[in-house]
Amino acid sequence: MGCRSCEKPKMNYRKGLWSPEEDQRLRDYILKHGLGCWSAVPAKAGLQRNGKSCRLRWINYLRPGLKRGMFSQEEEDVVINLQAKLGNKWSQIAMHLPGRTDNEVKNYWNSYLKKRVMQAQGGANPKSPAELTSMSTTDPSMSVQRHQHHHSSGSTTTSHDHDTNIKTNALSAAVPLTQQPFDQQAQQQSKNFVFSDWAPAPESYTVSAHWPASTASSGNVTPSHCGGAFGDQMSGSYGALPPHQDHQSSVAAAAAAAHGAAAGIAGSGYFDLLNMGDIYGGFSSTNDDLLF
DNA sequence: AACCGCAACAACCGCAAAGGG
DNA sequence: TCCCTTTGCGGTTGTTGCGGT
Repeated sequence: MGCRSCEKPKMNYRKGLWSPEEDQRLRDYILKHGLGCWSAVPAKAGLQRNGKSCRLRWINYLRPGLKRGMFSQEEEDVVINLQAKLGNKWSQIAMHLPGRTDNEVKNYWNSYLKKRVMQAQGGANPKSPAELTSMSTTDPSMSVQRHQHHHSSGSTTTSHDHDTNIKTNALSAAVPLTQQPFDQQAQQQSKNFVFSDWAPAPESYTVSAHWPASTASSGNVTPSHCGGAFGDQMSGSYGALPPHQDHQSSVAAAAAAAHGAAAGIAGSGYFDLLNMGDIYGGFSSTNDDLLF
């Protein structure tokens, strides 16, 4: 695991929020060279950050395949159930939530779900996870009160979006996502599956418990030199962009299209993360000499 | 209009595990 | 086997924006 060839110049690392320029540098570097030794990334990408910070930024914000925006009812239920079952094993919980990072799950739990669960348990009869789940999908008051301030900063959804989500979530609670009518799915997914601003938003995204075990969690984007290809972490089925994708999806697609380095990510309207993996795998297999 | 409190999210910190020399 | 470095994870803190007063 050690990477002694990575020179580590002593420097005062920048802290705090990332600027768009820094994001761009990191994104460009990883698109060009693939994932490698994080400690070497800042110097090579021209960033005054430490490797750890770069890694976090990539995993939690820049990595393709990330969902942004509201947690769906299903996701919420998964978090509640798994938290009850596993405890605060956020990385493991995140594995069951495609496109969510452990940090996101953790934040969501700490800022919202925990209170709700405690509130529920504070009642006469502490509720089992199953009861909590059922409560979460059936109690309108619980849904309506949630997230009155949600996504106040740097986020892609608004309280209006949230209202929409509440409505669609009520529907999705009754009908499995995959069985919903196309329009309904598209509407819901176009709200919930908002990718990073540079990656296209998929329309058809397989939500299942079979997301690769090494996928959703932050840490599992294995550096190529450690035997894994980036694409291994990014599987899932994607279809054409919806005919009525929301503004954000359009922007995302446009951004991706503008981002030629993403080599075929956009343009066709299809986005297959396995192919994405091929892309990254290709980077790693051919550019290891650049990494080290 | 200014201030304050709260909520949500981003990012940092510290520790432990993993792996190479 | 030990040491050192990197990575991964979870807890915590910092920042930002909104709503209420």
